[in-house]
Amino acid sequence: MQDDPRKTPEVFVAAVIFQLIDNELTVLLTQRQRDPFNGLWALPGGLVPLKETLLQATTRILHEKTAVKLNQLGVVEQLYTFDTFAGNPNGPTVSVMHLGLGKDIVPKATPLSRHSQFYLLKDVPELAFDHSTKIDFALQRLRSKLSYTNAIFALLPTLFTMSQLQTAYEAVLGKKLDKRNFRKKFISLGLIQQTSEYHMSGAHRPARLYKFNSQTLEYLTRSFD
Amino acid sequence: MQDDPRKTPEVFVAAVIFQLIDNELTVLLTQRQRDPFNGLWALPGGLVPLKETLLQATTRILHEKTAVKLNQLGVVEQLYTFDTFAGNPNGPTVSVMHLGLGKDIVPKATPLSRHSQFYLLKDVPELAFDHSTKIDFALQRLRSKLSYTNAIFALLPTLFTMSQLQTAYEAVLGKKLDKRNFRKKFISLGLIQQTSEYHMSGAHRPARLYKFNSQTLEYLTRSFD
DNA sequence: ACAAAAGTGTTAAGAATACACCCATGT
DNA sequence: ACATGGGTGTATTCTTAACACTTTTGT
Repeated sequence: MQDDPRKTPEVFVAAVIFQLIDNELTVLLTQRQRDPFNGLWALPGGLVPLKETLLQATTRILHEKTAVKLNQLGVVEQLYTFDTFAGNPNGPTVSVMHLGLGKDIVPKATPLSRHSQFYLLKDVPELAFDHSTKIDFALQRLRSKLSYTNAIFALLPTLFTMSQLQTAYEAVLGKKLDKRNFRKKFISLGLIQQTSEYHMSGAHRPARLYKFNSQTLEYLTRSFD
Repeated sequence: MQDDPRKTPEVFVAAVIFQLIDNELTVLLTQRQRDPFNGLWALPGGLVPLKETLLQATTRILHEKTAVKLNQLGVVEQLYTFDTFAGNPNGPTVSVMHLGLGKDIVPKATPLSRHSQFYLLKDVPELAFDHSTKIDFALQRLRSKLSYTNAIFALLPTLFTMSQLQTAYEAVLGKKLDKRNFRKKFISLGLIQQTSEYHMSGAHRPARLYKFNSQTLEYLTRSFD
């Protein structure tokens, strides 16, 4: 570490991956297997080698540490580039973070990580570096993203009920919404369409299933919320 | 360049600095003094050394190349981190770009640049790398920023008329706005206040001067445009 | 008196909010 | 028959959009 041949800071990537589990927002964490912070939980990330782009490195490292494939996510976007991890003894670093949204993701332990799993936001344990701050930052971004894009599609199944949609919004925004107004407004945005199918679940009226017109990120003209 | 001791891509910074000149939006460019693209115009930027943060490096390099001080700008924010400059023969690089807004900025030639000057957006010459794309990207960001913050303050003098304010919006958004609706709406946002002063200029009624309540970035609850 | 930009108000359409009851099903 | 979540409409307020004439000054 002395006699460092580098001329420029080391470049890291990391990712904040969200998904819904039981209508609650969760974030993907992995348990570190090396110092610094050996044994602590952290966002999946690592050093970018010379021959990869940022997105390639993020994809590879995410897979190596959590067995999650970046391209199975519905939305991936660059979040922010942070300076020096607090507490990193190896001098300055630059960390390019991405934000990802997905569903039905099952992380696994890998040779490079002890465990990987999604944690409810409210149950996130003590994290390495200042990754808690980064998760908050990502959540803020996600919240604003929901207001001017259809990004919520990435968190929902292909067919979903209005209640699921509303609950997803509530989970991300962290507040309750009015059922009638929500439906009226969301339908008027023209992002979704009815299907002829129904979801039967339990002792109550079956719920109509809807689907998004587009499974890629679209920008709204009128903003939501 | 062969036998490269680096393990991770080189980190560059660059900045897209906008200001208004004669009610038109302009961008700060500098003429390159080295290969690649020796002699072509480009956004001011350079390599980040080991001992500086991204913002420190941006500040220093901007000053070295254009004599502009980053901290004399009203708004500075990270724009995006781009992979590899197209055409850079030195292998992969990462370029962290910032967006800056200012007024009354006078760039100068320096030992590290032939010239530096603000160009009207429509007169931007052929640029090194793909810096044209980056300017477009920055302009998009600026446009959306105007809709949910008071960022326009950074482009205007401390005291300004409603016409100046509206013209500034029009210059950035690239479209005409209705005078009465603009004033009504902007005043209702509560960002500015009247002063008791007037701006006299030419053969017409003097214009009342206004000022911003805050000279730092504020986020609106209601969005503009 | 004229030219030039500053300043001002109303109406109509659309969007947001608040709010309570009936419906279809399983047990 | 009851418990459960699904589904629906109206009235009020606020916001947006369209639109034209008078005011004040300098020459």
